[in-house]
Amino acid sequence: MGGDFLLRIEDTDLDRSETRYEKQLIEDLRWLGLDWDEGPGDPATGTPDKGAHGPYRQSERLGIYAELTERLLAEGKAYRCFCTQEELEAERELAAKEHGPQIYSGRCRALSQATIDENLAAGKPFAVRLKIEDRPLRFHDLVRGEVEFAAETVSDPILVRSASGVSSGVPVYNYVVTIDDALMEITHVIRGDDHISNTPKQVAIYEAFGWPVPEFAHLSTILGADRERLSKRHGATSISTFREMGYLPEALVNYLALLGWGAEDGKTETFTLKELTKAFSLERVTPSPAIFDFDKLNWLNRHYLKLADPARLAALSWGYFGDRLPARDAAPETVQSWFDRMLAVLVPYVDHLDQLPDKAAMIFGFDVEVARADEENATVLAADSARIVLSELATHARAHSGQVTPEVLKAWMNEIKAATKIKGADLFHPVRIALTGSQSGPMFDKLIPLIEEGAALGLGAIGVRERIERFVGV
RNA sequence: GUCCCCGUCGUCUAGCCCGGCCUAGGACACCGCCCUUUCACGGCGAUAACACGGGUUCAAAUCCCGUCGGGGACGCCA
Repeated sequence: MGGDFLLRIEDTDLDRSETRYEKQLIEDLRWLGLDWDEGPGDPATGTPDKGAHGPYRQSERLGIYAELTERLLAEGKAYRCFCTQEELEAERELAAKEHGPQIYSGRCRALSQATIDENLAAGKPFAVRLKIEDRPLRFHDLVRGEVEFAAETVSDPILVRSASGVSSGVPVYNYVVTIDDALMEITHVIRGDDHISNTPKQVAIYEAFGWPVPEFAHLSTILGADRERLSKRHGATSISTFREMGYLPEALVNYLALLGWGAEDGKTETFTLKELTKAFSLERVTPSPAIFDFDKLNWLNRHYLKLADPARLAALSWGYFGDRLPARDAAPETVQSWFDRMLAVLVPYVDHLDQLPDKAAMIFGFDVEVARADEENATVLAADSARIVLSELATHARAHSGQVTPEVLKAWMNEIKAATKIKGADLFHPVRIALTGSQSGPMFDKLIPLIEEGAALGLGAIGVRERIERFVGV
């Protein structure tokens, strides 16, 4: 797909819009690698808008909306509605009782000029509504085909909120997006399918102004594992949460593209952003809702973790260790290089980067009590063979001085095997638990040097011999 | 309640528009085997789906109708 990408800030809700939301949104888009061709500038730094369709904040476009509303009113395509909240509420209740459609009756449509003037003079607050013409409202949807709503099922939409006095209030979202989409020459309106029922109203607005109706594409909802709409309960809901968890943006983008879309060959699943912009097509988007699957996201993230540049991973990962490590730019070169090698060993064991400190506990942060408390470890340790293996191990460790290399450990284990006839998992598991506190993990010849080096660097890591001593209790 | 959208393996999907090539393809997860003196990674393999009922047709996952199920909208929120 090609085209221009304009960023517009929709901040017509006075109460809900705050600059920090705008900042967050922009930060999220940047992180995902989505860059726009046109968009708002930053008043704080004096950066001007970029593009010829500005301003890009709806709060800065109020004058445009007001002018267009006057035009609609003058042409009789919109009207003032003096109904109060209570009156509208009563209408709705009545409709519900009679099993009819819950739409506005349109009773202010036919107010006489005299009544209108009277109300205006009395300072009665009014909203502006669009007059829905009595003909079917149709639009073309790239993912669903032709969609049609009968006029009698569509309520006269509020365009501008009421306000007391002469000045009209703030226009509503459905109205201003339509205006902005038209004025900004948006050709494709792509959004969630919860907007489908807003669309006929927007089509009516395009028609009232005599503007061409754009293409629509309504994407299906993303559901949680319980088939409910994705929400806080399901874990991560905001882009920044995924970032904080240590997901790579390319993994998220790739996964999201796969939710509701399949490549033309029906097989390819991994795409870079660049490949996606070429391969993606709205026509191939599926209309049915999709359930968000963390397993598959994790698989993709592991895939991109393997491909990622080590220096980039180091920069991304360092922060997860908090005060267990010195600040990265203050850390000695020896520590940085040790960290890099540790990452190379550990990253294949995680789904996302925030799991790293937990995995790194086997290298630094070793704790005998925690290791013993683990239920599965305790089961392994309870076996007679495990006791024998550990006591033999301790004997070797006591007799040894200096650093323990993988070769030394290997020799010990071979001797234990020969002396006790204990082998395989029965031999390996107790040793691994005593050394790392875990039954699984990288090969010893990768792990041991990292442990010994970590201990030598004074990062709170305990060396191999001391681990054995503490564990067996000399 | 009214209107709208949706319904292929547990999950994401290919196929559906242009019926036969579909004894329904791929991926994730699960399970098994191999590799590993452990576990994971990796490699190999297996299980697993056209919501249901009618109709059209020589032939239907594909076209038509109905039923059921799920979701959304019904706001002077976005």
